[in-house]
Amino acid sequence: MRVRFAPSPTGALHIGGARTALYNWLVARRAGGALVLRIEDTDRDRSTSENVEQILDALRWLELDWDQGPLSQFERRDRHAERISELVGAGRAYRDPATAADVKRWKEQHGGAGYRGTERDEPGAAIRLRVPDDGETVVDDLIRGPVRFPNEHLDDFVIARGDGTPLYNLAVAVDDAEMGITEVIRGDDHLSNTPKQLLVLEALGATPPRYAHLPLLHGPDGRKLSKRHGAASVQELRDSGYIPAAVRNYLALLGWGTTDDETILSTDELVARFRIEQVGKSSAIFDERKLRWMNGRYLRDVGLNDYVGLVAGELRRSGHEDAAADSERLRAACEIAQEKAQTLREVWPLIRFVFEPPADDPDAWERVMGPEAAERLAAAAELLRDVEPFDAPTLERELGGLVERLGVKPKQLYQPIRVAITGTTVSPGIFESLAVLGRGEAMSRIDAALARLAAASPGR
RNA sequence: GGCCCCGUCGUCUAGUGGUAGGACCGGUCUCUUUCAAGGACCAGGCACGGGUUCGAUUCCCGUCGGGGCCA
Repeated sequence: MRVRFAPSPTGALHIGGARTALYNWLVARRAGGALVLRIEDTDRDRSTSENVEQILDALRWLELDWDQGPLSQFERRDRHAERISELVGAGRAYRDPATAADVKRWKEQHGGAGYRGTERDEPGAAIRLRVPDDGETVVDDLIRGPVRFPNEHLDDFVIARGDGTPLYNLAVAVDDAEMGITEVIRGDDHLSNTPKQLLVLEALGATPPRYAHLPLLHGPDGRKLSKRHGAASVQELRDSGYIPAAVRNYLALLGWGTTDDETILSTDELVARFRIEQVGKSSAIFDERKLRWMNGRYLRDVGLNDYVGLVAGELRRSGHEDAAADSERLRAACEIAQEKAQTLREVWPLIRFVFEPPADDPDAWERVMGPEAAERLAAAAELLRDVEPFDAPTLERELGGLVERLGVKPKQLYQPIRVAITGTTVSPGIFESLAVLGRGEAMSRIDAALARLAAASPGR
């Protein structure tokens, strides 16, 4: 089995393309076959190396490797030209100078039937494939079953421009044949191109591959997925703080389901269970909320060492190199934040207080730091000065005792401490947070808060 | 305009000739030092109309709706 993944290099790898890549990969890996990566474009102008590099980046990030490629279709132009002249020589294709307007006029006169031209070897004449008048071309799709296209509706389509440039349907068919591709898995938007490729293959005398056309992906508004819908490309997914394993799991389940009701499936499990024939026929909507949930599940599951690595990578990407390099504190910070973040991007706001002074959040201060807060904070400060050791279990025990002695609700003591040391009302657990800061830093932040409170109400 | 594809909770899906299960989201409760996470429970769906059949979500046709390709 030889599977090919053939993206068009017109930009970043979008999510639909990523899913197609994943399905190709799963099929190849499951069968132990080869995965060929081919860059599909006959026009060099569109195929910039920058675009290709973006696609390769995305595939590497997703950890979808390939066995051969990337091969550029453009580089194979000589082969395409050769096969075109063979087809013309054999009478399977012919030169026809008809313009688009000519074809339109012809079709109007023939009641919507497929265009049939007449051979006229003039300079600049395009080359068209001869399509049979009768019968039908059947795409035996692995997902949809047989899809029938009556030949009478198919045009004698152009396979090469007047200047000899091969066109897409010709180039793809030639490449598939010459590379011995056996499975073609691609988006639904190619379904109506398939009979043309089949016709070329037949004229070439080649055995066609098996085809599977995946339903397209849409945005939450039901329209074609685009940048308007937030993260629409693999790059954006990475920048939003998603991790590859979660993305693979989510994408695999977007358009395909299993008989058992498992949702969290490792990549090995996906390989073991995936059947292209089971992929759904209807288009799916990309809903980032479920991806967020799933990403959170994966994030909570990874070991601390790996988690620290992931967070460090995210911090470097988002311009917090100093924090990323401070490995000891980063590790401690990650330990207390891991349970709370659904994406890597959400980690920094939670652990920022470990690396930087308390945030300035007037709302938080307003809500929590009343006059009673000052008394409780002062009591806490006194206690904290001598607690030994300054670790989470001890702090929990001692502060718990203080809560009882003061006769207040836990949060009436803990929230002021939280605002004092982090500046915000939302943070990781208070005992862990204190322990990570250490006695010295925690005390100086609390003292600073007390001073600020005293300044705000001089009467007391 | 021509050709083609698709239609199960809001979303992703499982499933069957005897009216539907899971996940996300939402709601309630619980846990709780904040926010999350966790646990429990609830709500919510077979697009519509005809057939075939004892019986259709399931099979067939049509309508409507969504989408794609070409022009």
